[in-house]
Order: sequence, then structure tokens, then C-alpha cells
Amino acid sequence: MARLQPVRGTHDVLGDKAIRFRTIYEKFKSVAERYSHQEIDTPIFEFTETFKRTLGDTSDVVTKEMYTFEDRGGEQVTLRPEYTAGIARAFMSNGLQQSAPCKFYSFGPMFRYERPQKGRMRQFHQMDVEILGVPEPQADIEVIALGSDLLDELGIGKHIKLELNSLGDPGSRADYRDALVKYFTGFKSALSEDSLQRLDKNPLRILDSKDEGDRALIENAPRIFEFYNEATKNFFDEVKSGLEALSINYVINDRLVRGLDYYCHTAFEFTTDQLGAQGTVMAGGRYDGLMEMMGGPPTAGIGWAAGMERIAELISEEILLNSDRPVVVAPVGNSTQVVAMKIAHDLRLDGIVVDMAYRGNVAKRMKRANKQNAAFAILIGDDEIARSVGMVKNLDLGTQEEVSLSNLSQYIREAQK
RNA sequence: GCGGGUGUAGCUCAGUUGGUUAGAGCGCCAGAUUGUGAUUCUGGAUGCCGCCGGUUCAAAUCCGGUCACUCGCCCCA
Repeated sequence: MARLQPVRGTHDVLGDKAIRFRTIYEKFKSVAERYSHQEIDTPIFEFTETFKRTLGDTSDVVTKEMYTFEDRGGEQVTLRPEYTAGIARAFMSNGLQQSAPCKFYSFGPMFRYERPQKGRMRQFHQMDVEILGVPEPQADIEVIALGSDLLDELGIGKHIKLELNSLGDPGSRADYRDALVKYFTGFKSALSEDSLQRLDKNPLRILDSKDEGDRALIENAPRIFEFYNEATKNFFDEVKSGLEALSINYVINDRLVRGLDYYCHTAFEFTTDQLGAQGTVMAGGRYDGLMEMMGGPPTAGIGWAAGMERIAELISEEILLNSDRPVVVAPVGNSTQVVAMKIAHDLRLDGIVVDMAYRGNVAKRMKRANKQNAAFAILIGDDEIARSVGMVKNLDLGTQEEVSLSNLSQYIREAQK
């Protein structure tokens, strides 16, 4: 027997969750469009190589988290674990260098083979925003402001803080990396096993180790800002003063890093303490080296991705978008079925949300209406048909009156105001 | 991949030192009320006690394994 279970780490989106998702998406779309971003939808899978190139052969995502398989034509393909690679690829595939700068937004499912946990699924959903072809710090400011506005409009800005850092330009970044390796190599025997691996794979990552022994060493490790050159400093200052001009609060976290080499300058995360171990709600940064690394022309890029499921857990009931309450048409007796269906259809053509009470006696059908959270029930019996009226009952007030069929739509619309 | 917790009705959960027919609330269905819902009253059905094996006269209960969920580590949105 087939297991009537969803695959581990996947979930059905329905009911309250669906409403939350839709609310978040509508706000996201509206805010992104106000920043003049265009919608883009890239395929949910790409050639495996696309992700390997961009994420690096040693990253956890590539080494153990990708859903990779061979298709019938023998191609190695991978369900996307993140957005940026696909969008960068689309940028080049479509020759959009011509129309740069490009500002995109997108929303959809992502896949990572991980052990599920609170706020972490194997199929999850992200909203994503990218600006391609703008090396100026104004893009950094705009992208962060977009994210900040969205969280505010979702009513969760107060629970979330913006952590900000600069990884520097490639020059200062490389200097810092060297200094870190040198420093930690001196304490090799004291480092945790995890950090020991990070030392040659991804030394910057040691900085956010939670191991107590590591933390003591990290305290005295060289700080990234000591290695900022003039260009880096200027860029970062512009970002910071821009955020201040827009009254966007941030805290500097010089332990906030990105492992891969194509990242530079701005790195940021919007985090909360209300989601257990998974505190990051939105994260992004600048990746000016990415396109070149993928084999395209040098193109600046900055963006962020935000986790729908995580945000869905934070937003409160009050901001959820509610849909129109339906009107329920209830035929009385089988002979009225067809006429009732026609009445329902006319109402629908007039833009009214209509459900039908399909079976049972009048009490049953009224019950059905009530369960659908209907505002009105319209009883249609032989008697009503003979006189071209419907018996319209207001289910909130318990009152009812006969309304001529030709006035039904208008009556409902007025009453719903 | 590693460690902790939990699996009993559609949902939330009780179930005594192992003891024979496994419970409650909510929800669901039916009736009171065959042209009037939500309230009220009455009645009904909930079930491989996650799955497999072991111990025992006897297992929802104890033991082992397994699967799932969940929390944390790693990593990330």
C-alpha cells in the first residue's frame, strides 16, 4: 500500500496556512512593485552544474543537501536549493546585459535534503529580490529598505532586527581571510572538530561557531574591519548613512559572514528570537563576482531571500487578508435545482461569491450555509419561483425578506457594504 | 549525518502497580424541527493504541528494532 504520507519534510499548504501564504505574497508583490521590481519566474530545476558552480563544491548545500537526479535524457538536474543561481542564469540566457540594470522579484518553492526542524523543511518557499547591474551602494540601500518595508507591512518589524556587515572588496576580503587562517592555525589543537574543517574549507564560518572553546578563541581573533581598505570603508559608510537617512535601524555584526568568494561588501540578515534555532527570516548580500564566475560578463548583483514558512509563523491573525464571505443559494426541493443554479450563476457573473447548498431539507441547507460562513442564504422554492423572488436571509441578523430576482445582485451588494 | 523527546478517534489529549468490552472534550452524523442556520436537548459512529518482533497466562502499558513527528547540533530562509 502506498503510504498516505507526504514525503518527509514536505507539507500541504491549506486552510490557515494558505491564507498566511497568500497574505505574505500579496504584500510582497505590492512592496516589490513599488520599488519598481519586475516579476520573474525561473524553472524549479536547473542543470546541476548551475548550482555547483555558484554554491561551490565544498558547501554543505552542494555536498549533502541537493535533490539531484538524472532525467530520462541522461541530464543531471537539480531541484533548486536557492534562487540566485537560477536568476543569474536567466539574466545571461536572455541576454539581459543589454537591459541592465534589472530589478527582479520572485516567489516559489525551494528544495534541500535536510533533517526537518522547526522553520526548516525539505520543500520550503522563498520570496526573492535581486538587483543586477548596479555596483553603487544605492542598490544595497534599496534592497534592504524593500525588505524592511515588507516586514513592517507584515506587522513583524518590531520583532526583527537587522544585522549588517561588510565583507569588503575582494582585496580586503582576501587579506582578512589570510589573517584568520594564520591566527586559527596557531590554535589548531584547541579548535572544535567542526571548526577545524572550516579552517581550510571556509575559515570565515568559524566566526559564528557556537562551541564554547571556539568562542574564547574567536574573542581574540582579528576583526574584519581592521582589514578594510579605503574603497571598502567608503562603500560601507554610504550604505550605513543611506539606511540612517531612511530611518532603518541596524546593528553591526562583524561575525556575519558569507563563505563563498564571490560575495563582497554588504551582507545582512533580518533575524528574530521567536523561532527557536532558525532565527534568520531574510538574508542577503552583494555578489559582484558571481556572473563572471558562471562564465558571463562581470555584472554587479545584490539581493535577498526570505523564508515564507518562517514569516508565516510570525505574522498575527489581524493582518491576514480575508476573502469575501459567500452567499449560499439553497434550492428547496429537486424541482427548483436548475432555476437555483441559474440564479447562482447570474450572481457569480455579477462578481458575487456564491456557494450552493446541494442536498438535504431546508434545515440541512441552512446548516451548510452557516458552515460556509455565508453572509446570506437565498432560499429558492416553487413558491418563490412562481413570483420571481428569492427569500434572502441575513445569517448574522436572522432576518429575512423577499427580493425580486432581478434585484438580487444589487440587493446583496448594498447589504454587504 | 549526530543527539534528546513524543507516537492512543478527524483534532487536542486522558488511560493507575501489565488485567479481560480503550475513554473525555471538540468536531462529524442523525433526530427533536419534512420551508429556516448559528444557541439548546437527545442519540450515534469514531480506533491495526504508528509498524514489526520479544517478554508474559495476559501488553496501549515492559523490552528491542523500525518508521514518522518534534526539539537541538551541523547548516541554512
